[in-house]
Amino acid sequence: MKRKPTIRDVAKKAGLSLSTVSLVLNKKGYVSEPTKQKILDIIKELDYHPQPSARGLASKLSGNIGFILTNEHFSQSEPFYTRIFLGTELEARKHNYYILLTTVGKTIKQTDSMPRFLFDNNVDGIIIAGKIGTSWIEYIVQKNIPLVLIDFVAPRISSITIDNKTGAELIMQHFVGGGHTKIGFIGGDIKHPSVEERYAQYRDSLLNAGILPNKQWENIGQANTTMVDGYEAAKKIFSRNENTPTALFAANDAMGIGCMRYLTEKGLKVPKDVAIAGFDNIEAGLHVDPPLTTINVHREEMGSLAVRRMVEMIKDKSAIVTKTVTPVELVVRASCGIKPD
Amino acid sequence: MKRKPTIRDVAKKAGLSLSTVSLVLNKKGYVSEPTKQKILDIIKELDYHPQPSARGLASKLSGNIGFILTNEHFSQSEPFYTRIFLGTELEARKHNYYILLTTVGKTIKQTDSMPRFLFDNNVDGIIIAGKIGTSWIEYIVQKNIPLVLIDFVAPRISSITIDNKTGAELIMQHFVGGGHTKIGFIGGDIKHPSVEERYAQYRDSLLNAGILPNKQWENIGQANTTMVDGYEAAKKIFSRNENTPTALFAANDAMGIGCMRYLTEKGLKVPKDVAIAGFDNIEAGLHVDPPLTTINVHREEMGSLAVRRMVEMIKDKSAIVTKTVTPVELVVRASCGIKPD
DNA sequence: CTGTAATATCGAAACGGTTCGATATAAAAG
DNA sequence: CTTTTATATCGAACCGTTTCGATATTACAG
Repeated sequence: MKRKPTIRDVAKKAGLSLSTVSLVLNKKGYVSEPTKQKILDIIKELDYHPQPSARGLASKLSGNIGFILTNEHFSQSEPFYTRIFLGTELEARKHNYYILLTTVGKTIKQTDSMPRFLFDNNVDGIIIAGKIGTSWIEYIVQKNIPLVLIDFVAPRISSITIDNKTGAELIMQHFVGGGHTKIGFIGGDIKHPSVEERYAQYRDSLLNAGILPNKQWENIGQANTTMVDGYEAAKKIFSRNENTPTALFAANDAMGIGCMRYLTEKGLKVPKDVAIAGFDNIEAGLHVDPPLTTINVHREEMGSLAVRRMVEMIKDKSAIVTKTVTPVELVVRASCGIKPD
Repeated sequence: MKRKPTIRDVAKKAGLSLSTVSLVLNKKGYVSEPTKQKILDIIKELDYHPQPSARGLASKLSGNIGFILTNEHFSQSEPFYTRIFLGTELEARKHNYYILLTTVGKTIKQTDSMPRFLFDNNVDGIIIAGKIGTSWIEYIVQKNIPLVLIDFVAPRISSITIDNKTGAELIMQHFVGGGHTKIGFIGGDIKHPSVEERYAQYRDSLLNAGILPNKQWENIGQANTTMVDGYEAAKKIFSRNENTPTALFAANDAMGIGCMRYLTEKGLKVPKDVAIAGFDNIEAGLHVDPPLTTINVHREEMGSLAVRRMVEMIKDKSAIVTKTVTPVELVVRASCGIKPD
């Protein structure tokens, strides 16, 4: 059985030195066009692939990017964050990086087993998706590892976020344009920046439409944002009040679906009695009855943007902090009973 | 800023040679107890962590395990397979391995970008979860990379599977014990070994109970096993027949929930008019109304078993092929309207 | 005692790349 | 025509481990 070809085999076959081959491999320094082509041909012919560990040892880079998700997010918001992960993975392939996906608790605890790549020095950068305790962020920053956040922000850290303001505005315009004035908000964890922004815009839009917000129709107390939380929130709003809203803006689709479930059980018709809109455009929203009006979020793209940014930061350690906001679109479906303008 | 300590630093501080430290690190060869303890102490004191790439280069092992999912499984059956992944990740940490998660198309296509670890030689073994084209399996076997399958089987390949036979039997006993004789089966992709086994046992159990299977109540045509497929399957069975079943055994929870959705829409009551049971015990089954009776599958454990097996195979290349079957339990909830015996 | 086996430690050679400084040639500038 | 600068290639050191064979010591059987 033949052993794997090494860079030496390539160099020998090309009648050139190791260093020249290495330069071609890394697109560095000066190599004449014909030489480069010759080397490339031989690489293909021998089916040569540089060995990551040898590379890592010599270059002091691992070729890995760590991807951290909290336990909660991993289990609760699977459809949302796994999509983001998928985006990072695909993009990472293009740049010849590997993604090391791992989950952690919300905050650092000595007792937990930490992602090993943190002290193994086995990642060149870390991407964190979703809300996470600042202890983690501080820990990583202090270790001097490049960091990019997705759907979360922190001072002086590059991030990829969603244009929540526009998204919430689109939903509210849709509701108001459809004649609704009694609009409630189902929030969940208001301390999550994304939820916070959606909520802020909800109130802004109400005021802009000349409508006074009604605290009774807002639910921003829950700690989480799952379907069950949505169910419970709708229950609170509809069981405690005489005067109930005719439209509900849920901070994400999971909660929107939860609301719908509660209302249907209670015998109310969606959208006839109550219109519902969500946020995120997860698959499940398509399969409920009626299908859920929502805001499309470019999850894969967020992942790939994060990787691109990360690759830049790895190459240029002094790279500036950037805050990238990704666009959203209104997706009108039957759950609001309103035709698009 | 201090640079990371190396094995040399440890050796120097201990007044010993590199090799001795290395032996301790790898629990190999002979090292006296006091020496070992001394080295261990110094390692802790210096917070020394061996560098994976140096290790990989010298040992010709990468310290990585590849985890492959097909695109379809990744997006369709998230809650099921991400749990398995989680199990592998946690177990891998214990054994000092990293998991490289990646997705691929069902069959190998030259045009697709392949998981890079395959030709980079950057994994010591590969775990595949779910049904996948044999082209992938052949490719990996021919590359001589240790392979473990989860929830799928192939000749001469170690696998971790579910005790589908017992699971299906439990469901059927539950139905029959509750007085049902008109029991339908919602299958989806019958070519998936797990679905096939559940279906086979469904028929067996019927016969054992002296009931003649009714082809009209079986749906095993669909290509997939999503909620939508369940919905469509129920529709076929209930719209085409006069004589309809009083109980439905869905090959997984997603389809079971889909069935429930259809029946509810049609105005039938679950479990009063039709009892429904699923398989897998996914989260969502808890949150539908009524909650879904199902079979619990130990997903995390399947993942960790696969990793343990893989680690053994990596250490002992001549390890035997093993087929591990994991147990299941009946989880009785309201969707069948039957009290547990 | 002597010879062999088990235990303990070490030195040095890999492992397969990257990178820095040196050297050689060609092109551009003074 | 010399001097500088850009281009092209190379040799050798180095990255941080593992591992093999050598050596030294101790234990034990004959």
